[in-house]
Amino acid sequence: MIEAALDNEDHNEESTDNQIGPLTKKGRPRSTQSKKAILKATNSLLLHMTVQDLSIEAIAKRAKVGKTTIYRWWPNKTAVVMEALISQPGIQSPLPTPKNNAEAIIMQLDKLIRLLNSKNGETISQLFSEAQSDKTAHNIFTGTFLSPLIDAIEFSVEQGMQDKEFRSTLNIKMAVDILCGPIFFRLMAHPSDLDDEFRENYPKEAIRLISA
Amino acid sequence: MIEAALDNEDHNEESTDNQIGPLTKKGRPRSTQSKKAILKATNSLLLHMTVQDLSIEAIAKRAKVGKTTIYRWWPNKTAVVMEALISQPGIQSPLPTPKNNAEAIIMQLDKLIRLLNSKNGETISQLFSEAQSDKTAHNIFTGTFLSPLIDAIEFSVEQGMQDKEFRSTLNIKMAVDILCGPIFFRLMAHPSDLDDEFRENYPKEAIRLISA
Amino acid sequence: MIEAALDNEDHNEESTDNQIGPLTKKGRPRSTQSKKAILKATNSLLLHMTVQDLSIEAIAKRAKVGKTTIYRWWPNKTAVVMEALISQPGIQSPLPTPKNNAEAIIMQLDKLIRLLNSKNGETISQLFSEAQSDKTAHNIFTGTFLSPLIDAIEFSVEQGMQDKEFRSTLNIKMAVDILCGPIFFRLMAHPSDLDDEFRENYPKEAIRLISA
Amino acid sequence: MIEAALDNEDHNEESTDNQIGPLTKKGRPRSTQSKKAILKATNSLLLHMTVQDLSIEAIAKRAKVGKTTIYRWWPNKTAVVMEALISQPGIQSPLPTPKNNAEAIIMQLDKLIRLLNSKNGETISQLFSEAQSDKTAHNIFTGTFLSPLIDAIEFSVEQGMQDKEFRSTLNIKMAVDILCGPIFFRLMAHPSDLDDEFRENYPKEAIRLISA
DNA sequence: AGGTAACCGAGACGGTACGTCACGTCTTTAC
DNA sequence: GTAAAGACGTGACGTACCGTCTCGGTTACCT
Repeated sequence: MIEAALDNEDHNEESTDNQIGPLTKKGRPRSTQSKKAILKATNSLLLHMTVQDLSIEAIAKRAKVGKTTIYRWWPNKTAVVMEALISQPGIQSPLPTPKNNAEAIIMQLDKLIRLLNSKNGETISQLFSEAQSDKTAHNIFTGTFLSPLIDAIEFSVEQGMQDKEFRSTLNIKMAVDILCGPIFFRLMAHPSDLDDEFRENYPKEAIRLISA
Repeated sequence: MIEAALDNEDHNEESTDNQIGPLTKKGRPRSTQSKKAILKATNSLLLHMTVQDLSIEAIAKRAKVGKTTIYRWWPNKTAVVMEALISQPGIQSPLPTPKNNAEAIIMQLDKLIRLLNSKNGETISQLFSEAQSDKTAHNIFTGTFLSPLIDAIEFSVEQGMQDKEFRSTLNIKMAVDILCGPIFFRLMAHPSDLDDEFRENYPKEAIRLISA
Repeated sequence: MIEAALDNEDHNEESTDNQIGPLTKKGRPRSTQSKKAILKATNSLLLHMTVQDLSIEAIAKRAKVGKTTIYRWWPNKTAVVMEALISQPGIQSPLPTPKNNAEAIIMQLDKLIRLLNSKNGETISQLFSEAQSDKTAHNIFTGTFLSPLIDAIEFSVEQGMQDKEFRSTLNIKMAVDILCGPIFFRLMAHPSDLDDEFRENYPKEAIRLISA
Repeated sequence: MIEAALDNEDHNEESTDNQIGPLTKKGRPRSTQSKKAILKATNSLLLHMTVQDLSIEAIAKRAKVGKTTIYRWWPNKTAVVMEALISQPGIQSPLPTPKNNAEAIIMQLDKLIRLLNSKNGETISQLFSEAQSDKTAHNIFTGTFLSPLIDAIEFSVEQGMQDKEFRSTLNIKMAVDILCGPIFFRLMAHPSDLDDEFRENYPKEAIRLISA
């Protein structure tokens, strides 16, 4: 569900050849090395501090990179952190094909809880937080993380209602809130309870809440 | 549900008489005027900016108060904002006595949504956010706002389970997450949908989720 | 030479009783204990820090005295320090009667160097310093310390000129500068050289400078 | 006598050319404009207030410069003031070649008195004062102002002793104290007497004190 | 093969806010 | 009416980052 985004201008980074037309930009291409160093530095700093405590200057220093290089490519801290998060290996694992919509949702929720129940969960909750007061941070977080997630759930719910798996009286948006809300609430209100037990029980319980 | 907290040393501020023992403190008593000015300034500044953008210096300036006076009485911005929020008239309105536990929960959720569906909701979501990265902010927010709320809901759920109003298979913590989570998720993910319609529909729907 | 001053309103300090007539002042008499504590605290704090670093708050705290009590009796830090300095036992030792003006000056310079070549010397140089930028500090320092010293030297120089011990072409003020200047310059420019050797040699050398 | 110092890293500020090797510094070069503005602001503020009353914030404000820019280049107020003082035009005027050591000293003392008998004199006495309690201020003041002065005088005295102009019994350090002490003592104890008359008479008198 | 445009690092720039400290004054109760 | 305690508004401290800027120097495309 997170697989979708963060593909703004990063497409042809490594493609130093295979360009034919005159469309290639002039000038020195951006340094892949720098980008990697920045994302790596960000990730490792986030192991020791919160998103709010993280500073662009610290990232630049650790990545041995000029501050300007960061600002050239990302509008703000949130964007860097978001991409650093996504860039981690293992985040975008595909889901196996489910046999019905209930199972699809269960798998999605399970995956979400797995993601949040880790160091990344902390970072995500902090990004979610930053998004509350910073408009562009909100857009980045929503576009990159939240919307893909919600869309995926909405789709399954809608399908499930058509297939009579779920209650026909459901309001779709509210259904999404009911499915996802408890997970995020637990993440933010008592994250230590976002454990394996919760991951095993909650998704099934969640389905029960919306089942026909 | 929020009525409980923030009563540290504010009890006998105005009580210049009715003291009997030698327990009265020495030294100049703290200025009630200053305190009020600080909280008022905080509230009015929050109408125009987010909690993160709010600075202690701005509060001090607007309240015509020394910065030190603020730091003397509150450990940080979060604490000031939290108390400013609570101090607002009409926040601590008592609930009418419900005729059963379902109704009690409905009234509590309705009140919560009313609270969050306002300028205060924005502030609260920002405080909740700040609590994600700042340990002491977390303690203040939890102790002042979240715990009283959760305790009240937990109590009603527990009673309702004993009275067979709700499913006996419920895990209480998860029940609280299921009841409250969707509200907070909507607050943070798509706050514009936290409207009157939601307030009228969600609480009843929430009860259905946990009913026997 | 320092014996003269600091006798403003300290006369009947200990007289809490033995007052008969209606002349006794109303109200609680000033606490001798507090005064002693303040001066003692000041002196002991000055062993560990400079006059500039010394704060009224620190004195009050160490003397277990209200800040107001200090401000009631001294106009500023300099006055407190000055009195604390003077109050030290052994500062006001009288000089033996000299057999001529040269010897008188020698004894005075010797005493001055002795005074400055000690922890007190540091304090005095700092007071002298404070007097450079603070007008009231200047008055206190001059009136309490500098004027008595200069007056005494001037007197001896004047006498010595009349007695033909010293050059008749001398300008008295300049003579005082010539006698005292080198000592204070050494105090402030290279205090570590203000040692016993200097004390033994300088006064005699100084006399040679102004002798007939 | 003051011409020597304050040449830390200010040499090749404007020299954008004539660099050969790879020794040129990285990063944005410091703004000469800012430096000038800071020194100018300092000097003009010192016309209205003492060194102690002068604040870094006031300098920054008047120079329309960030406080950090000041702290980046000077460790403290003393250093800024010292350089502002030195940077004044006319301070570093060279002396005409003297025909003997006595004349050299007279010219040096005359120049010193001229310098101290002005608004700058007040500032210098305040810097000298600050140096009494602050170790780094002491180092700055000594290195920039006092040592060059003392060295120059010492040199002339030494030469004069070899040339039999001055008494051979002189201790050099004491001779410097005798020559300079009275000037500084007058500056600090009764600065209003540091006038033209003193400037005309004292240097000759001083030479008499150490002459053979 | 050059030119040149866009990149890079380093780091200075003017700012804002931080949290702390001491100031000198004010306002209590206790003696 | 002094003493203690301690809160008050003020204002400067020195630090941390912000986001922008200006350097010298480096690629790598496009004539």
